[in-house]
Amino acid sequence: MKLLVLDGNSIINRAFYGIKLLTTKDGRFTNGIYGFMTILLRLRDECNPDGIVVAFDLKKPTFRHEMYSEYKAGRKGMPDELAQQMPVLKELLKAIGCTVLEKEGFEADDILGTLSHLCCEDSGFECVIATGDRDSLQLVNEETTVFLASTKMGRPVTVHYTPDRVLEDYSVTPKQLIDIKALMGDSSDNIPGVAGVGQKTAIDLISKFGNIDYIYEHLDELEIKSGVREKLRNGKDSAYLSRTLGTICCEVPIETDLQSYLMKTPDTFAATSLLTSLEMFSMIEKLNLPAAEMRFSEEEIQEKQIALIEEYDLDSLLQTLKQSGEVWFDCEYESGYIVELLLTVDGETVYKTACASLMFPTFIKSFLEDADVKKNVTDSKSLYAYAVRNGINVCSVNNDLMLTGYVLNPSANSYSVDRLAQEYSVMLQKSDNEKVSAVAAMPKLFETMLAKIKENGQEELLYDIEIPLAAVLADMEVYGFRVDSEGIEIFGSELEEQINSVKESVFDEIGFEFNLNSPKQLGEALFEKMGIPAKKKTKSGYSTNAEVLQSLAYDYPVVSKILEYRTLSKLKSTYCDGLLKVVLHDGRIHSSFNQTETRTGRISSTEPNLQNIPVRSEIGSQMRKFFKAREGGVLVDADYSQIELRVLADIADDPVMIKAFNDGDDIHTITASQVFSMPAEMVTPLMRSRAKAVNFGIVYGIGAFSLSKDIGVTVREADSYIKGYLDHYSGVARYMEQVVAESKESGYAKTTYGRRRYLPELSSSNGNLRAFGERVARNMPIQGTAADIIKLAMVRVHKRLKDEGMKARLILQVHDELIVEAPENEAEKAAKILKYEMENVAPKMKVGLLADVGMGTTWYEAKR
DNA sequence: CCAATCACG
DNA sequence: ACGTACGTGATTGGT
Repeated sequence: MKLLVLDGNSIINRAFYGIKLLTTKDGRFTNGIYGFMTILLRLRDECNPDGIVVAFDLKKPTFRHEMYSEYKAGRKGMPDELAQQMPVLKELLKAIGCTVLEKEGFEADDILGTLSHLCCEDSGFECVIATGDRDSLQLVNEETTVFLASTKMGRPVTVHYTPDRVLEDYSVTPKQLIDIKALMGDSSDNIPGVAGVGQKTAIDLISKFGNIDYIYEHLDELEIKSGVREKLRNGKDSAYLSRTLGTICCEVPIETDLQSYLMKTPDTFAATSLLTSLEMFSMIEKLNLPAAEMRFSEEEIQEKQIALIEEYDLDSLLQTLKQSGEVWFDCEYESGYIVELLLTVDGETVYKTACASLMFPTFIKSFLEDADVKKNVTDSKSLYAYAVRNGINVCSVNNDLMLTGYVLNPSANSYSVDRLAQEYSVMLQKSDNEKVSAVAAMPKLFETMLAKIKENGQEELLYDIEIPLAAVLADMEVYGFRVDSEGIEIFGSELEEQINSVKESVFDEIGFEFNLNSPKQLGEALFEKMGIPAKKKTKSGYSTNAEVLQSLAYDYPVVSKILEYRTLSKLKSTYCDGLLKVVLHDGRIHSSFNQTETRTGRISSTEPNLQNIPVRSEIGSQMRKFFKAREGGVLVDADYSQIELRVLADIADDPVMIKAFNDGDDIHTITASQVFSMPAEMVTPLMRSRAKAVNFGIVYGIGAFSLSKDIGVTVREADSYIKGYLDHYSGVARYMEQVVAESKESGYAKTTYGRRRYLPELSSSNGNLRAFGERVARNMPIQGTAADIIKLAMVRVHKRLKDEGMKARLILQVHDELIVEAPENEAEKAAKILKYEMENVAPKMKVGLLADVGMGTTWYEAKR
């Protein structure tokens, strides 16, 4: 029999500090529990125990202990975020059949010791101790292994300590570790040891003489340096006290019948409910707990049975759909076909077809095109993309589950049916096929989630913005963006030549070769071998980022070359090589636009990311010359001017800023004139650029330090800029305070269109984290409202182009910029439509929106 | 698989 | 005393 015994406090501490703060939607912290369970699962798989015991500290506040715990608290008190997780973890552990042990007046250590002791006495048991505390190594013996978690080079490692391994690492037996500590002490445990004796001396003495009793009995006879002998003599009492303090107590009064520590039958109901409320859905699977329906009572489960129909008459099914008027379904796509289709009209009967679009192309088409059947799907963008590719005109898409989930909470990491079902407590019926259960649950799930949407006042956001946008994005993905592959290839080889020559001259000057792409090797070369003074460090060495290198470039010309190398190789690898890899046979790049990725409401672009094509540098912007309109076509590019600041002026209701925009003033110049208290005519370019940085800073939530770094002035000066700014833009000043207060109150930040982002950070007791939450609370309404606005504009533009029967198509969005590809003869009209729809999409705003439109055959030309 | 870096708004 | 601006994605090296 094997017992796995964990030091609960030690492990949850490691977990807590090792994982970024995770919370549930309503703001309960869960990262300690999550990390603990991950470690527990790994340990369980590794040693396959018959019983798991988790020990926790529970010290009686005696006088001695009070001093002790204060000392520890001063060192690193348990923050509230962790403390509140402890009782939940204990409950969870009990629910899955582990034994939780805690005893007043004893530390977890002592319980580990006692259990290990009991295992030694009972020949039928062995013991594995898991902890992050080296102290426990004294418990290692033939029956007891200690799994010691530690961090090596920033990565978590677990070392398995057997007596041999202890001997190897410390040259002594486990028991002798106690005496070593008695001599050297341990500041973190408040163990004094012998003054002046460190680890080296202590190990030396104990490995030679065995223990402190022997040393003190023969102190004068032993071969010890006289200095050390004196120190030992003076520290005798302290040594013995330290040994007592450092010895783990193995006689904690706990149940001695080891059989009672074997795995109990898990309370699956309690465990799944707990994990569900913690939103740890993956953990339910990892723990092999029966599926989610266990959370519901027997009657509830028995109530309905899903009828699975795999063979049916297509015409009568079509009739059924028509009669019902509404259907919920999910498709699986593979290389352009629907390979599986599952649908239901009532949540009770599921129709399932394999190879759906291959076997029944006409059925699929007429089903999707039937306007009388309202369609509720999991992911409408995929459906639209499939339909567009196959010449199907999908009608009556009523709802989209992923988007509904995203609108309810944009911070979730999955919007799959089962996650949503768990999150919104909708029962999944048992069935052989998980997808069948998922589809059967869709009607009820939609009902639950849509009630929330309504409650939150998010109908407009969902129905007028996100759902229609999915169709637009699908079109954009399918349509793609034409690129000049040959041009990119030539540009790439030119870059390659330059890269090689820059690289050579760098190596020439440094005097040896290394991998110039490796920040680690570069840091060593610059700051160690060449002796350049390092400015900043990262976790794993010297920082070599552009900011640091730029500051060194003047004194060390070779550094400029390295910067040049970085610029060129980034262009080559990410943009030339990267883009060429994703050009399809049609000579176009088909990026994916993710609609449920960002926490602010923006869309993101992947494979490739077309939202970060270079533009700021001269050399980088060349890249945009390879993004072209098709033959006989033009690119029409429209970008919002200062949309985020306009949104800020509007939601902050700041009269000065509103007036500046509505008068058509240059906002950065006006800001400069405000901050520097002078007429706009006297603002110099330097002042304007500083004011611009302040404007950006305000949108991001600002700090004087970062602003000073950004524009290269003292922190004092930066601070006075901010003060001046807020003095003159009083509406903005008010908004910045108010929005934080409101978000704290409600638990979320929101946009004008009702998009929410929950911010549990705001109630954190960690100052840094809370400050982050506050910056997000200030920024999200601005960035998010701007995102909502351009999304709505996209829907309008798309509709206009379609309604007017034009061939022009939206092909790309870059946060405040829209690109349309149009036949030459439609270009002017497309430009007008873009400008009109973008500028008139938010008539309620107190600040007008302005869109600048450009045209050209390449992206480079169109955006100028 | 993560950290560092750098591209964009 | 400490850390220090919002939101993304791709590439590379290194463990």
